[in-house]
Formats: sequence, C-alpha cells, structure tokens
Amino acid sequence: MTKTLTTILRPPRATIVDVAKSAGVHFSTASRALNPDTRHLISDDVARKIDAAAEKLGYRRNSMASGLRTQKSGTIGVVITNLSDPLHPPMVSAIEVRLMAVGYVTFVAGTDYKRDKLVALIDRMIARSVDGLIVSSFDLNDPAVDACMAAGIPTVAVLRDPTDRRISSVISDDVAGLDLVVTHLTDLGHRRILHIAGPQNASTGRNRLRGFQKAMKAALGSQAELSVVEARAYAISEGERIMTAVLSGPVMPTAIVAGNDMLAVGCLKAMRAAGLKCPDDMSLVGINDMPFMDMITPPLTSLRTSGGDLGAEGAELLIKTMRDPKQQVRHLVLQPELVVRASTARVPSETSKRRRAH
Amino acid sequence: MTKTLTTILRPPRATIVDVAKSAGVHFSTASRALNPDTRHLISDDVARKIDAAAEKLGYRRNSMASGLRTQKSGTIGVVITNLSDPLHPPMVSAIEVRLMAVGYVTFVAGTDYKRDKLVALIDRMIARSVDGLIVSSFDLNDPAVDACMAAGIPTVAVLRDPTDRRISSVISDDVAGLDLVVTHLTDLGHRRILHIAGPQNASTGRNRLRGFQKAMKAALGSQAELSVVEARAYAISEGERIMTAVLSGPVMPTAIVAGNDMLAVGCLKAMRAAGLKCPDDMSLVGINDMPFMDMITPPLTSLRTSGGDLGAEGAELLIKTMRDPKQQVRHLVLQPELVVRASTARVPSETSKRRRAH
DNA sequence: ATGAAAGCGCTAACAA
DNA sequence: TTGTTAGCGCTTTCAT
Repeated sequence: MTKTLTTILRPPRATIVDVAKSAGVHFSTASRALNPDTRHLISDDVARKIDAAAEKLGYRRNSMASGLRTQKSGTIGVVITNLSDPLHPPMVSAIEVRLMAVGYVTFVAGTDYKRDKLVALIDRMIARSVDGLIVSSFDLNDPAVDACMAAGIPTVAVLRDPTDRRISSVISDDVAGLDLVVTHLTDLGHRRILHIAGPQNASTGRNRLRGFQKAMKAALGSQAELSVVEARAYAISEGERIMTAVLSGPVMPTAIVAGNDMLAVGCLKAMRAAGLKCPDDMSLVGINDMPFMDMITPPLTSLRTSGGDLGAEGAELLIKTMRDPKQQVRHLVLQPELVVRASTARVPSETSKRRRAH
Repeated sequence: MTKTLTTILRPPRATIVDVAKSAGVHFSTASRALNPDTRHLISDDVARKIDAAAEKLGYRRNSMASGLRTQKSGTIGVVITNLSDPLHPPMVSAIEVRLMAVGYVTFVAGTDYKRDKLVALIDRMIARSVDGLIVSSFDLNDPAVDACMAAGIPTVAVLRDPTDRRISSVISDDVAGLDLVVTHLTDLGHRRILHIAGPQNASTGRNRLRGFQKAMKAALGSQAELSVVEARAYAISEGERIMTAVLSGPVMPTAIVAGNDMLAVGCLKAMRAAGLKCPDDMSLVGINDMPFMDMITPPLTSLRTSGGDLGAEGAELLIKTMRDPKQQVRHLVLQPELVVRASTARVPSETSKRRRAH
C-alpha cells in the first residue's frame, strides 16, 4: 500500500517492456519495431503485432530515456530579442512549423535586448541539450557565439549576422533595401534626409546605416546632406525621444528613414505631438513592414522583410547543419521589397509651404 | 582511432562522475552537493570543493538523465491559437518569464485554430513529458482536456474557459466588459448596435455575446434592437467579410461591437472600402486593445485585457497546481478596462447626417 | 530476424 | 556526513 491514490487510478505510462510483454517478444525487438530507422530489421508480422500492442497500451516513447541514450533531445532552442516586436511572431511560427514537421519541438525565449539574458538563455538551452539553436539576437562578433561553438551545437543566426565565420546566417539585404528607400525618397525630391539608425552593435543597425550612406552618395553625390542619429534600441519610445529632439533642433529634414518600424511609429507619435503632418510636412519610411503598418495613420511606407521567410530559411539551414555538421557555413541574404504607402510624398516646396501656412 | 575529429577537439561534457573524481569524492556526494535540495546533507568544505571542481570542468547537469530518474522534465508546454494575434506575445512572454524564474523552460506551439493540430500538439507535449501545460486554445467542453487529464498533467486554461470542472482557468470578465462597452455606446445615444460575435465554440465568443445581450437589455430594455452575426474566426478577413455584407444590407447599425480587435480592424477596412467614415458614420469598438490599436485610424476604442496579466496569472496558477496537485480548481476572472479613443462618437442625428451630405 | 546484456547520467533508498 | 547500489526507459553492440 505504498502507492498513492492517483497512481492507482491512473496506471503509469506504458514502457517498451510492457509493449514487448504484451506482444510476446523481447523488449529490444519492440524497440526496433517501434523505431522507424530499425524497423526494417523486424519481420512484418512481428512488427505489426508490436504496433498493435503499442496502440492498445497507448505507448509513447519516453523522450528523456531515448535522449539519454542517443544524446539527442529532439529539441531546438529559439532565442529572440522580444516577442512583442511584431516582426518576430511570424518568424517564430515559421521556425516552429518547419522544425515540428521533422520531429523537433522548440523552446522559445526572449532576451529583452539584454546581453546577460542572452548568455544565460543560451547556457540554459545548452544545459537542456538542445540539438540546435536559432538565434536572432546576436550582436556583431557576439561572444555568446563561442558558447554555442564550445558546446558543439549547430547554430544559425537569423535577422542578425554576427559575422562569425563559424556560423550560418539568414538576413535581409539591408544595403539593397536602403537603396530602394533612398531612391524612392530622392525621386520624390527629398535632399535633406535623416536616418534614425538602429543600435550599431546589431548587424541590422550597421548594415542599414551603411546602405543609407552608400545610397545617398550614389543618388546625390556630393550634394548629399548626410545626417544620422543612432537609436539606443529598436523601440517606439526611442523613436519618439529622438524625433522630439530633432523637431526642436535648428535644421529640419524633409524625410526620415527610421531604422525599423518601431522607431518609425515613435517618430510618428512625436510628429503628431508637435502638430506636424506626415507626409505633408515630412515623409517617413520604416523597415520591416510589420503587421498593422497599413492600418496606422498615415499608412507607413516600409521596406518589407518577410519574417516568415526569414524563419523558414533559418530553420532549413539549421536542419541541414544538424544533418551534416561539416555542412559549409552559408549566408543567405533575402531581398526586401519596398511597400509604398502614404507616409511618403513629394518634398514640400517653399511656395506650397507658404501657401499652407494660411 | 575510432573517435571523430570533432570529438577529439571538443571533450565530451563533464558528468557528475568527472566532477566527483576531480574533487576526490564519491559521485553521489557530488550529486548531493550540486543539488540545492540535498546540499545541506554535505559538509560545507566538501561542498565547496565540489563546486570548484564543477566550475573548473564546466559541469552542467544533464537534464535528460536527471529527468529520467526523477520523472520531471522541467519543461512546460504552452499551446496557443496563433502567435500572430498581437494579444498573444505579451501573454507568452509573461508566462515564459515567470516559469523561467522557477527553473522551467517552455515549449511554445500554435494550433492555427485547428482542432486536430491542438490534439496533435498536446499529444506531442505529453510524449515529451512536460510537467505542465498552459493552453489558450481550448474550445468549450474541449475533449482535448481529457488527454491532459488522462496523462495526469497539471493544466491551466488561459483566455479560454473550457468549463471543465477539472481544470483551472484565467479569463477576462467578458460579461462585465461588454457592459462597459454597451453602456459607453448607449450613453452616446446609440440604439441600433450590431455585435459581430466571435466563434461560439470558444468561451470568449459565447461570454461576450451573452454579455452583449445582457447589457443591451439592461440599458435599453424592450427598446433594444439586438442584432448579432457570428464570425467563423477571430481574423481580420472575417471582420472584413462580415462588415462588407452588413454594409450592403438593408438596415444600418449606428455602432459595431466587434468580438475582438482583429475583427474590428477588418470592419474598419470594409468601412473604408465602402467610403464610410468611422466614427462619423458609424462607431466601432474592439476587444483586447492589442498593441498598435492606438496608432490606427481612427484610434480604436477597445476593451483592454492585459495579455501580460493573463499570462502571469496563468503561470502562477500552474505553478501552484504543480506544487500541489490536489490544489483546488480555481477560476480567475480579470477585470477589463474600457479604453475610449476616437472610433466611437455620438450617434449621428438625422439632421447632421443631411447636413454632411452636402 | 531476434535475444542478451551493457550502459547513457543521474537520484535516492539504504548502509555505514 | 558520506559511500554503495539499484534502476529510471531506452538504444545498440554482440551473440545466436
């Protein structure tokens, strides 16, 4: 009478031994039959008998026991900065769906842009023996990559390229994208364009800034008036803070290229607060084309990067790397697309400005 | 020479035996020292020696081995409908953060509102020996609950109440919330109010409809003109489809209460397409107050339910249930708050309507 | 094609 | 306080 009430009511999970007994075979035979990779070693009718027994007993392989033996957990860690940035959910979903299809489950966790949280999370994932890691929060030359490598865990960077030659990455082509953006704006007559750059320790921040500078030079040559301010984070509040400062400054840009949509939304708030009309007084472009950016006022012109594609390609790359660890390091660069909406307009001429002042 | 190159370069993870050897103690002593619950059994200096050895070797407990032994995996399954509904990320984050703090990691997966995906996911989570489950996609009287109970897994429902007496839940008080909404609208003079109800197999859909009807009767008595149409899903496309149909119908409501914000956004799109102005021609209220609802045009009046609170309370409840399985089943009901923005206005009088027609 | 046996790394009951 | 031992459920090598 040592068993608890619940144990009596709910029989413990069936093991292969139970299945084997019920089918009248040795448990290792049952193990082989129940395992796709070894099933061919077993005669058809015996295998079927074992299947029947397993079915009858509601057998499910104990993943911890098999993992302990095989040194594979069947789990993948997904580390992102912040689930609440709308770019991430489609990415995470795509990763999850793709990996689920090949039998993995995913641990998802967010770092909140905190370096030490990233390190702690990766450590935890390693302790959990994840079979692979997808990380979208590496900084440039991030030391956290070392931890992954030291643990020998196949890792791919998504949305960030830590520029570590040991790991594959999938990113959006920010340089090409910024060219699209800048060309769009200069075509509309803008010359004084301000870039609110993302954090420069993130590859996105750097690449976009680089792309901006390159495109400005290409479009305007020496005429280009390059002005840039660096945001401390990809956050609405940062966009708001910076834009507020800019608006109280001496020289006003005619267009803003925000480092991402969150920053753009912040800009919009600041403009609104200052009584400035977008795009009449100032044009604004975001990056990522997050959900709902078509619903805000004005609908935001943005560089579209499909989170789903990023995630799917990242998962694919990880699967390849896990299957063959000698797999060559690859860097996928997806092409973004400029979605022109109503936040960008022809630069206001001095005359029209005067007219509107009435 | 059987070892592969990588194995030679990267020594296998240190085990408790390695630590024990290095510290000159028996491995079970090391196990005790390394385990918070049993550490007090070990003398301080020996424990410190073991810590040092563990540190030196970079020891990390093998969670599969210890899980196999203790029958606890240290993992929690989180099943939601759809990560891309902006209500969910804050909820998931809150869950993750709270559970992480007590040592769990979370598997997150989405069902896409598909019944069979829910069943498959739960099955998979059970196979993975999750120690607990948080599910926000149960239908009313969902048979999937049986699977959780049969497996003896502590489970809590969040955002949905399957009304199964065996499981705890955390939901928002929809009846009280709808009363807030309806009162707001009737105070503005609205009488012909249409409710676009969520799917009636979801508790949210039902409770909101019930709350709507009750509040309408309470506010308008027999005057109440109750009209309701049921959406097939909480999706923008559904809101758009339904609203389009309504707008081509014979009798026009003066206000819409959408089953959630996604439906509301759909409504807005349809109104816009039909050249109708919100709120001048028609008022609109959403539910959930998702992120960015303050940025759309017009800023949406919505019933705020904090995804973060829901998640945090759900995690709390799960932790309690896991600690003490005999814990009484509890149903938490959080109070929503009406956030009045610009999508609701005084009902247009016939005269003002005529005037605007010029 | 199947059976036998060892062992993955850990925890916990029992002994000393 | 520490050591001994068994065994969680599974895969896999070796033997038959």
